[in-house]
Amino acid sequence: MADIDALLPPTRLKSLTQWQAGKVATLGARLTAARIPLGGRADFAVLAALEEYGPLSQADVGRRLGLDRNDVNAVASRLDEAGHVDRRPDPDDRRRNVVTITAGGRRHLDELEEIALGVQDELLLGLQESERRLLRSLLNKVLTNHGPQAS
Amino acid sequence: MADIDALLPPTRLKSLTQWQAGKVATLGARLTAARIPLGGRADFAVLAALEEYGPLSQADVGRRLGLDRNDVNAVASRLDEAGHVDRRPDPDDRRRNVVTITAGGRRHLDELEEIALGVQDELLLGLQESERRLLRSLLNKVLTNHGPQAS
DNA sequence: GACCAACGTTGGTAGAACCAACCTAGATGC
DNA sequence: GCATCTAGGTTGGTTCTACCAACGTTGGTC
Repeated sequence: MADIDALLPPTRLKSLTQWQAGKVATLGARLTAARIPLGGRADFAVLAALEEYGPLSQADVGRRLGLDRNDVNAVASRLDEAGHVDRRPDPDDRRRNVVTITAGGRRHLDELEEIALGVQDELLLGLQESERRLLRSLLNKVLTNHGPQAS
Repeated sequence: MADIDALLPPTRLKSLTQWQAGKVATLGARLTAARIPLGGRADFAVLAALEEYGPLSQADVGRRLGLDRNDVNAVASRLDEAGHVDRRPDPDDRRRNVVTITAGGRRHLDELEEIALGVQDELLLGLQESERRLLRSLLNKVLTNHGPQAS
C-alpha cells in the first residue's frame, strides 16, 4: 500500500455536491460537539430566530428554520425548562404558544454564537476571506433556490 | 404577519457555513431518499471506492470514505447478501476481509450514480455551470484541508 | 351548526455518526 | 520462544437529526 498515497475518496464521490456538503456538515457537527455540552445547535437556531424576529409561535419558528413542528416543540420545552425562553398560550389565538427569548436566553445565545463562529473559523481554515464569502453566498443561493424547504 | 415576507431564517444562521452545509446536506438527503429504495447512499460510496481502487479491506474502505469500521461492516454485509460484493478472508493477512465488487455490483453502482447525478442536478438548480464548479471546488478545498477526517 | 385547517403535543421510525468491548491474527519487544 | 501491542472484524448500543402518524383543541368557513 503506497503510504504516500493520500487515501483519497473515490472520484465519483469527491465531486458530488451532496456528498461534499454532507461531509462538511459532519465536520461542523464534530467540531461543534467538541465544545458544546449537548444538542445546542438546535438551541442556537431557535434562540437566534426569536432574537431577530421577536416572539414567535412554535410553528413560525419551524417555518423560519426549516424544522418540523415536533422538533421545535422539543427544543422549546428544553429551552423553557432552562429559563432561556418564556412560553405561554397566545391570548389572541389560543391554539398557539408565544415563545419569547429571556435575558438568560440572550446570554446563552451570545455564548453559542461565539462557539459557532469559532467552529466556522476552524472549519474554513485554509480558505481566504474572499473564498469564505464566496462559499457562503453559493450555499445561500442553493438554499434560497429551494424556497422555504420546511417540512 | 407580512405574508410577502419570505419567512427568512435569522441572519446569524443564514450566513453560518456549518448551518448552510447542514441544510444543503439535508436537501440532498431528502431528494435522494425520494428516489432510492433504502440506505443506498452508503452503498454508493462503498461501491464507488471498490470500483475505483479495486479490492479493499473493510478498514481501507472506511479510511477512504471517512466512515467508521462498524458502519462499513454493516454496509459490506448488506452488499454481500445482495450479491453486489464478494467478501472473503485475506489469505495473506487473515485478520482482513477482502471486499471485491461483482458484476452485479457494478450495475448497481451505475444505477446509483445516475440517481446521484440527477439529485445533484436538482439540488443545484438555478446555479450556472461555472458556479457549480466553483462550489464543488470550494467544498473540496474545505475537505482536503481537514485531511483524512476518518473516524 | 358542520366542516375544515392550523397548532401543539405525544410517540414512534429510520439513518448517520459515533463509542465500547470482544476475539482473532499479525507485528514487535525481550 | 514468549509476552505485549496493534490492527482488523464483529456485535451491540447511544445520540442526534429528520421525519411520519395520530390526537385534542381552537379558529375560520360554508
